[in-house]
Amino acid sequence: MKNKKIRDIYHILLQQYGPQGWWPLIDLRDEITNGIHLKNGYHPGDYSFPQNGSQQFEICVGAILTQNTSWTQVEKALDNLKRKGLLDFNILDKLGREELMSEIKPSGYFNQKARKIKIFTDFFIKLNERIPKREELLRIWGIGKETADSMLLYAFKLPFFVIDAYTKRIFSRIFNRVMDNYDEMQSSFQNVFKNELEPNKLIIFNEFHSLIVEHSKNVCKKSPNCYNCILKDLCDYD
DNA sequence: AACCAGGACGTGA
DNA sequence: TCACGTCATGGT
Repeated sequence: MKNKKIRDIYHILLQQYGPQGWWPLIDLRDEITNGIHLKNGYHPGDYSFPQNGSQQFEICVGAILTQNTSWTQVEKALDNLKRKGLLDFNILDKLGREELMSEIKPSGYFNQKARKIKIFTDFFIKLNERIPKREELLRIWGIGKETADSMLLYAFKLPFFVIDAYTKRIFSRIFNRVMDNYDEMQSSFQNVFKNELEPNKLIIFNEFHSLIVEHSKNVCKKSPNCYNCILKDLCDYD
C-alpha cells in the first residue's frame, strides 16, 4: 500500500532527525552560524509561530529568496536586511530597488528577486492581515506553486503540502519512477493525510517537508549515499 | 574548477 | 501543454 509506505517514511524520518521546527526565522536567532537552524529560540515541536505579521512577512521573503538557492545564502541576505532594519514590510515598501538589490545580493538572482520582493511587499500590505487565497498568490509575478505553498503552509498555517526538487528526487528513487508533476504529487500526499485532524495535519505537513529537505541534503543527495540511508529497506532505487 | 543550491518566467514548437 | 534557456551568488 503506497499510502502506508509514505506514512512510514514520515515516521522514520521524524524519529531519525527529530522535529525540525520550521520555518527558520532569523529575528529570534542568536547568531548566524554556518547554516545551522537554531530553532528560532523556540523548542522544536513548538508550532506557536509565526505570531505576528512581521514574522509572516519574513517567512514569505525567505520563501522568495530561497528559490533555487541554498538557505545559507538566503541567511546572509536576510541578515543584511535585518541588521539594517529593512526586514519590515512598511520599510521595504519604500526602499529603492537598487538598494534592495545590493542587500540581497548573496542569495543570487538579485535582479529578479528584488523585483519579486517589491511586488510581493505591496501585495502583503494590501492584504491587511487577511489570509490570501492560493490563486491570488499564484497570480503574483515571481510566485509559483512551491513558493505559494511554502507561504501558505509556513506563514499562513494552511494545510498545503509543499513539493520541491528534493521531494521529487527522493520519491522518484523510492518508487523507482520519475515523479515530477507538482499537482499530482501534492494531491497524493495530501490524500495520504486527509483524515488527520487539525492541527495535526498542519504539523505533519510542516515537519514532513522539512524532514525531506534534511534527508536530501545529507543522504539522498544528487549523488546519493544509500549505504547509510535510513530508508533503504523501503526504497526501490536501483 | 565544474557542479550545485528548499524555482519561476519567457519563449518557441 | 512542454521542453529548454535564462537568471547569479558562493559552497564544496
